[in-house]
Parts: sequence; C-alpha cells; structure tokens
Amino acid sequence: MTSPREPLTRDRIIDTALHIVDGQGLGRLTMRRLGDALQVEAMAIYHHLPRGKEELLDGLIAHVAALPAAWPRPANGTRPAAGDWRAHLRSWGGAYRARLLDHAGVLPLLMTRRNPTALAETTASLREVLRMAGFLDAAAATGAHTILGYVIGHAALEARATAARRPDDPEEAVDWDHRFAAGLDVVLAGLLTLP
Amino acid sequence: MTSPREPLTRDRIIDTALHIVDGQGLGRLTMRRLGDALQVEAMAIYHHLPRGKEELLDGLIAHVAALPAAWPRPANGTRPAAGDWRAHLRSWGGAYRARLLDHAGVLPLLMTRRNPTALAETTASLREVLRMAGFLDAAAATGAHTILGYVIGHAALEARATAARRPDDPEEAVDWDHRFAAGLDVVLAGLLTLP
DNA sequence: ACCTGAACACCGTTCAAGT
DNA sequence: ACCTGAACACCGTTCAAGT
Repeated sequence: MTSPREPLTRDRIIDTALHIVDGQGLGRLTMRRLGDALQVEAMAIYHHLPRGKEELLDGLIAHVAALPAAWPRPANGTRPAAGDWRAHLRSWGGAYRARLLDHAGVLPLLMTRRNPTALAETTASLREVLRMAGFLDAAAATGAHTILGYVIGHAALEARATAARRPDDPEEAVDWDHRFAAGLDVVLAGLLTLP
Repeated sequence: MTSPREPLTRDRIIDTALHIVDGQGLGRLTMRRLGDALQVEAMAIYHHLPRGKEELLDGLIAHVAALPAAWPRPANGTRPAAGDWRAHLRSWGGAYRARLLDHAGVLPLLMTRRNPTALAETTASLREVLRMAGFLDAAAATGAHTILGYVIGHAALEARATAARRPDDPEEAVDWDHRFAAGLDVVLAGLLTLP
C-alpha cells in the first residue's frame, strides 16, 4: 500500500506492528513478518529499535494505553460544573473501553508488561479529575484504581467472550455495551460512599 | 524432588508447568524445559496432551481461574442471613485476588484465551450469590460481571506495579491490600443502586 | 501403551559486511 | 547512517521407530 521506498521510522514500524496485531493476532507478530510488511529485512528493524522486540511491544502499549481522562479545558477559565464529573467519567470510560477492544490483541501486553509510564499517565489524570470533583487525595487514588481496574478488567472479559462466540451460537446473547455501562455506573455510584 | 520413575500424568504435567510459570515466568515455559523438569523427553508430553501447548495453557487457566463464590452450605438448612452477602463477597474477592497474584504469570492467559468453561463457573456462582441476596436476574448478571471485572483488572494492575518496583524504590509505596479492599467496597456499595 | 531421536519449519538476535 | 546475509541458539510439532 505504501510506496516501497518510504523511509523506515520508529513510528512507521510501530504502526505496522499494530496493524498486524489487530488483523492477525499477537501470536503472529514476528520480526520477520514485520520486516516483510515493511518491505525490509527483519534485521533492519533493530537499527530503529535497539532493544528489539521488547521495545516494539512497549511501543504498542504506549500507543494504546495512554488515554488521559483530563477534563476538556473550560472555554473561558470557568471551572467545570461540579456535578459533571460522573458524566465525564462515563464518556471517558466508554472511549477507553472502545480503544481497548479495537486493539484487543494488545490487552494481554497492557496487563502484563511493566511499562510504567503508559498507565501512569492515565491513572494520574483519573485521580486529577476526582480531585477536582472534590474527593480527598486518598479517595481519589482509590477511586482512580477502582475505575481503571474495572474498565480494563471488563474489557478483557468482553474480548474473551466475543472472541470465543461462534457467529451462529445463539446461547446467551449479551448486550456488552449496556452491561459495561451499567457496571461503570455501579462503580461511579459506589464512589460516593468514599470518605 | 520426585522419584525419577513416577508415572507421567496430565495432572503432574500441569502442576509442573504451573511451578515453572510461577518461578520463572510464562516466557520460560517451554515444552523442552517442561520435559526436563519431568525427567522426560519433551515429545512424551504430547501423548498426554494431544493438543500440545494449547492444551497445556488451557490446563493452567482451569487450575487458576475456577474459584466459585458459592455460599458455604448453611449448617441446618437455614438460609444464610440476607445481610451477609457483602461480607461474603468481600472475603471471596480477597481469596480470588490472592490466588491470581500467586499465579500472576497465568493472568495474561486468563484474560486472553477463550477457555469458556474456566470463568463461566465463577461468573455463574457470583450471579447465584447475588440472586440469593435478592437481586433480580438482570442486576445479578451485571453485578457479577462488575465484580469479576474489577477483581481481575485490579489484580492485573497490582501485578504490573509490584513486578516493576525495584526493592529499593521508595517512590509511592502503595498499600495494595488496603487499596484493593477499598475499591471492592466501592463496587459492593454501588451494587445497592441497581434496580 | 508409552516414550525416544531425528528432522522440519519456524523464532529472536548478533555480527561482519556492504552501500 | 542505514540496510543485508549468513549464522547461532533456540522454539513447537510430526513421525517413524523403539520397548
């Protein structure tokens, strides 16, 4: 698809790798296959990612995991309405879930590999949203982990279930969109009980 | 440790594999290394697990994932006290989290592989506990997924964070026990808002 | 029935060599 | 600076052969 002599860059390598994972699964992401897709020998990749496949996988995580929940900057310096935080976290949760499911092959990496920066940014911004909503520091920290844990965990359950379902399998057709939203509402309602 | 001529069985293979994963990580679980640990050629394993490594990994999941939340059968036919369900789920959540963290290397498999029976049993028993506590069917289904999603997701966040932390790293010492319990309480409190 | 040995088609990565 | 080719030490798995 791309011109054969487009220069090899770190970004292009990671984008192509993500494309392979989304299309064929994590198990088929191979340095040799990645080289083929880039029209280059596999060994050329090491010039741009010296740490090799480790660095490649970390790049995939960073690309998928970092979706801050930062409040959209208020238009004219006004504070966001205090009651908005639940609606805001609902829409952030929906967006984050959608991204995780779009790149379901990266999910196991996201949960496993110690790539501290990737999730740290997201956690910090969740905490900040809760603090601006009036929660104390300790409650904001607990709440951020509760929300992120739920969103990631539920996305993983969904990815498992929908991947396993054969298209003609009529048993237990679950409305995952609704179930995720309902569960997120449970978590958000529970946050009100924090000290 | 075991006698060299102990017979090779499916259970012994899976136990030994789990031991390797717990001790050295999932990446070092190899058919050849597993054969060494069993004092047997790698190819002998295929005789007991015809589907090979696929079947081995499914066996690991089944061993770790299936922890039903079933209520301990009441002593003399009495129903468990209706108010007990939160305490019961709190203690079940603690036990499930502990098991997941004990076998953190299996976590990515648990979240990724389509081994329907493994988590189905746990989900069903969570649903049953909620139904016995008085929740309607739809609410029990939502609640079960919310709880399980939170527990698994939070365990994964913990496993990541604690694996990454160097022992002398003083930054941000988190009390994960407390944080998990507080988050689970958030979820359980939120369940009360379900219709 | 249960295990072995050799072989096949793959991996990730190193390293000297080309341009 | 950027890429290639050959090589090394590994994989999972098949298959014929041994007992």
